[in-house]
Amino acid sequence: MNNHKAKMKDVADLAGVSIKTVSRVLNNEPHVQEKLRTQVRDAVTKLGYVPSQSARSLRGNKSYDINLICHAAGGDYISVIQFGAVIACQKLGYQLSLSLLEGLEEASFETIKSSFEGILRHHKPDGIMLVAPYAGDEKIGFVLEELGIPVVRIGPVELLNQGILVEIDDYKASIELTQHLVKLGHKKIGFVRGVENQRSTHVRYSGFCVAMNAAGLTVDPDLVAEGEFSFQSGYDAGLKLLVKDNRPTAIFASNDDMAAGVVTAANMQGLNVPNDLSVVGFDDAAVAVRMRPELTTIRQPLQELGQIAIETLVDSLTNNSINGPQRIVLDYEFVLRGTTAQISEKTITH
Amino acid sequence: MNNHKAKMKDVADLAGVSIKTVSRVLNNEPHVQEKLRTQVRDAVTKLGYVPSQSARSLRGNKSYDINLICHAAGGDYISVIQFGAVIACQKLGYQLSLSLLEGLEEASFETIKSSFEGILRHHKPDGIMLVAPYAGDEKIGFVLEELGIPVVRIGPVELLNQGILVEIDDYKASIELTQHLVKLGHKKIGFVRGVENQRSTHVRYSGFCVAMNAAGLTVDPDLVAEGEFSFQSGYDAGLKLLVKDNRPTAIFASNDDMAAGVVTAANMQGLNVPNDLSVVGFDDAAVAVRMRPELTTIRQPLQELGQIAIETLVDSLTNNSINGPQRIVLDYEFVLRGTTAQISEKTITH
DNA sequence: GAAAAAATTGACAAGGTTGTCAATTTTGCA
DNA sequence: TGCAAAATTGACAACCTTGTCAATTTTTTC
Repeated sequence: MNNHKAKMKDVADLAGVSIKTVSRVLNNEPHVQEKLRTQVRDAVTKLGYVPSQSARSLRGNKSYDINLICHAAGGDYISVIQFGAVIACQKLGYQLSLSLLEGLEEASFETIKSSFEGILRHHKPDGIMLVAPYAGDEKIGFVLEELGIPVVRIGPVELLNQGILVEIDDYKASIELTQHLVKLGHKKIGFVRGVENQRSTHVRYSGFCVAMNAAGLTVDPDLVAEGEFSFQSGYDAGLKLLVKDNRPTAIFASNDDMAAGVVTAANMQGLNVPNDLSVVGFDDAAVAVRMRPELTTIRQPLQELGQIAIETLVDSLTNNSINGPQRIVLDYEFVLRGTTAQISEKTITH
Repeated sequence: MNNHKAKMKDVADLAGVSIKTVSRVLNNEPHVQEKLRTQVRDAVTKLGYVPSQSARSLRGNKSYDINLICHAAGGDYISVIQFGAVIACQKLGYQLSLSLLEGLEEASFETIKSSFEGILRHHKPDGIMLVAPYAGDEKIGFVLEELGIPVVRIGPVELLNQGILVEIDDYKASIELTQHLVKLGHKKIGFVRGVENQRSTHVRYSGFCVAMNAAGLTVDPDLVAEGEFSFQSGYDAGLKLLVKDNRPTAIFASNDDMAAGVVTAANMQGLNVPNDLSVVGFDDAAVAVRMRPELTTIRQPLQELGQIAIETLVDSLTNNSINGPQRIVLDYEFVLRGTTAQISEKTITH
């Protein structure tokens, strides 16, 4: 085995063609005889040739790199998306890199812009992937458009003029979750909202309201609590809702962390879940199966979201076909576990 | 503002020197007059010049990229380390990229080697960062040594002949945790072990045993359960330990997920934590503050571990000073929360 | 004060790929 | 059959940086 790394010239010599022809074959360009194509491919295999990314980058002004923007409060949700993204990148010959950007939620356009310029200073990715809480930020969208970097965003966010959006139908899922509780006989259903400036908060809540009304039930404002997607905020909200005289018999928490908080709060109040209180969450996060009973929730196909996001982005990069906005909606899954049950007579008459 | 991106030639022209001199200034090489240095730096600033990574990579055969090897079962633990690593990379002008490698725990040398070659096919990082469960794998260490890639590993693993290791003193921390339980009056202390082929399992257990013996207590084999670092395994282990006639009054779980499982199991058995049972974990993972009461545990400075790991690795890359092995030990923190309490008379006499 | 050593500076090539353009061959069509 | 158009192929430049080496100037040493 040669110990020097094969380059295009070596492949060309072995195949008896010019390096340009090798380049053509490697990039699936037209205008090469089938016979030569085979010769080149054989030579590539024989030499174990791998193109130099540096040289490609330098020549083509591409980095073959997708950058995922992280946020301190990422947690569980992002790591699974990231997982799917890595898989897709690996498959497509791209690289997934990470950047950290904090505190841009309330930042000015200029601040955001210079933050991104700082990030992109050394390594310029071919595309950027945005997840909560940045996916929905309009200003960030504008900045990236101005910087001319293709973007894919994940989550229930506004469809901007540019870029790709991958999500599930949060609205429909919330309706399904609510209908589940209604079908179990619950009439007094509480709701725990999420962070105010995130669109999922509103989409999930409105799905809930619509489903309630459709079932002939009213949403009692007293049974709606604010939260911020954290365990602690769910715990607090649960406590607040459950000490009331007319406490709800079921609670819809806008995500799993808060649902876990609600269940814990219920337990502290001496209530049994699901006998005294049914609880549903949203996401199917790690915590959903780290509690007893396990949580009834909506499974977001996070890994798949990450994977499809990258695939779509890379595709748009390669064929540079899509310029306008594009929206992709994946299926969610209703996961029935132990935190929801038929309402008991005792609870009703209480 | 010029709309074409400034390159070295532009800086050289503006500063009135050759491009080589610009290169020297940028790379802090000697043999340049201070006056010219200043001129060059001014020109760089004025033009907003940023070196092309592609060109540097091509010429210097460096990628300015550190690759973090991920595993499906990463979870919470890794994401915080990753967080610290990104911060450090950003600071040092490096990029943190992600790769996915699964099922290499029991793989052969050849399988491991070809997996890594696949990963490194397109993008060759200047260094690799390894965390559990791969950090401790000797075969992986050998493969990377053979491939000639510098490595930094995180966790309580063997010090190999090569590379950098960053960790906390698991042994000492386990002793401290055990002493805490002993001081609270506990004598019958159970232990939940982790995955067999991970060194932390053994280090933590031996710390526990040593501390028990030092306190004049014996480790009852009946009170030692196997686990695998997951919530479910902790739950199962808890159930197994707590149904016994002579159940322990305290349990040391080798990580937080399992500790949470133990607490949940205790609750299912009608036991109150910490009144009837004290529980300690290890890591200070997200779950530690997502339960009630919150978990007494050892805080690993995960973010700092990731940060220092990168800094040390990059330093060794730059000064290519260190060839032999290097070990760095960071301080942990004992975190007293609500799952541990003085043993109650009732419990003792039980 | 002169030779030797060190410092300073720049011209040029190399690193591996792809775009441009021109040369040659094949195909299509009248 | 003959000419235009299309397909095929390769030579060469360009992408931007850094290493090598040589030319020139300054400093050191005896």
